Amino acid sequence: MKEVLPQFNSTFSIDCVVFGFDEGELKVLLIERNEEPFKDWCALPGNLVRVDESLDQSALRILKELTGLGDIFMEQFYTFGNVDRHPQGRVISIAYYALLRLGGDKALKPITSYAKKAFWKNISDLPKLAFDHQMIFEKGLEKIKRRIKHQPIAFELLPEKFTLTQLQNVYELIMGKKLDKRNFRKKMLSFGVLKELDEKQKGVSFRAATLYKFDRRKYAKLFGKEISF
Amino acid sequence: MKEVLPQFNSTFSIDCVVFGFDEGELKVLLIERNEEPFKDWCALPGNLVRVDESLDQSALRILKELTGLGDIFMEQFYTFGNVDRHPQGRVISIAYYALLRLGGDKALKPITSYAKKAFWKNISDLPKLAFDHQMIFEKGLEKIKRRIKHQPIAFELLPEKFTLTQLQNVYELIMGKKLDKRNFRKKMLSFGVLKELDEKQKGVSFRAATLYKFDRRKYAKLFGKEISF
DNA sequence: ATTACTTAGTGTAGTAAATACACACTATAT
DNA sequence: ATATAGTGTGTATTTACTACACTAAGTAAT
Repeated sequence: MKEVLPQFNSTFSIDCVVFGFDEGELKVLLIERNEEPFKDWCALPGNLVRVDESLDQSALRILKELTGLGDIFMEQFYTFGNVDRHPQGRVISIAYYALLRLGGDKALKPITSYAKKAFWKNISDLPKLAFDHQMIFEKGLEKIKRRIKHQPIAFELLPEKFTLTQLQNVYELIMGKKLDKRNFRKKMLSFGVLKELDEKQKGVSFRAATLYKFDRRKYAKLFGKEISF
Repeated sequence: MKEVLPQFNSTFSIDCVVFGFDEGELKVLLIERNEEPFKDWCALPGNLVRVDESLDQSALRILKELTGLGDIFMEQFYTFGNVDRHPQGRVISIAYYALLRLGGDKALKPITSYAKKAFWKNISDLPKLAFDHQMIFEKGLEKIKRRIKHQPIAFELLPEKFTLTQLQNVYELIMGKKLDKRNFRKKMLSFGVLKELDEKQKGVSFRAATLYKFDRRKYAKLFGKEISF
């Protein structure tokens, strides 16, 4: 980078709407801020983008710092750029959503200075959020609602092996409505992207359900054909 | 704005993929650059965002400067932020697509310094573009392909009064495939968002077609129900 | 007036997909 | 053995999708 463009006193940040599914609930990852502005407020995890990293890299880094996890499914969904969205200057925010397999409680480690702690919160029970993060959250939720209808993102929230009931649960939570069990199974299996395993659910006090896994290979073969819920 | 955040030698720009429909062809608006870098190259219209304008405002301004038109349908669709996408520094680009009613040749007026001229180009016959604009264009086209299936954006490309054949044409061009005339009409009319006018096409040397217009009022009433092509 | 030409406008039958709906089975816990 | 809680299955009905070909209306040329 030889020359530098005129300075506009501007910079940009990434904010992440991180969804997790656990105990039958859809949750979102929040932090409690340790810095002005909005010190002590809850917020979506986010940070400034470094000059030497791409947006995608930056989003991954931010999540890594906060959860210790890599290999997370993330996708950019909108950029928020109202002039007054940040009280200290012109900061636009590129928003990502992420889907996380929760299971066996992976420790959250907010070792970063700007966050006191990180925690999961049920999406139907959110506190007031800093900046315009309420809006960012809503737009993120809307996005995965649309996305889940046509692309197999629900699997990203589940462990590798899951039951059809768990899968249906995820769909119902994201879509915000009940689905018919028989129709759901029929349709889901008809896509041919699930592999039935020779294995049953364990540790339940009732009839154990068959486990399935998502078959990426078969999904890739679908090509243009659309999955559609 | 009191304080200013740490400087990262970064700034941001808007780039627009502007679609127009004319003489049965789908076109995109390009400029010929008059500035380094990429002087004399073709590019998508775009510019830096001013510190006192929102992203949406900025996109509208850029188009206004170039076409003299306001009241244009625009939507942000992706933000491009690879580190090396701009040879002179870290510039991320927030991309918008826009849909324009062409008709009665509205003059393009590239009165801005950075563009020598602006012109329409058929989307199947694009020259090499500056920066990563080829990628931006492709992603924009992909976006409207998806969007047209569920939302009534095709009307934005047509004059207020249009024939069903013209409408079908737009769908075919964007979707990139032929549609059956009878099925198209049946389905389109079944949504109930078109108003048949007491008026016929004029100036054609064959049987004149009935004109229709899009009825926003009826569309608003559809609410959750999805239009789907 | 006749004709040739070009696009507008229409219907149906067959197929596939979506929906609505209820009960028996199985594993565990007591 | 029995109560419990969730698993797993089939069919009939309705609705949407697809494929397909001719007549009607207006214009232009002779």
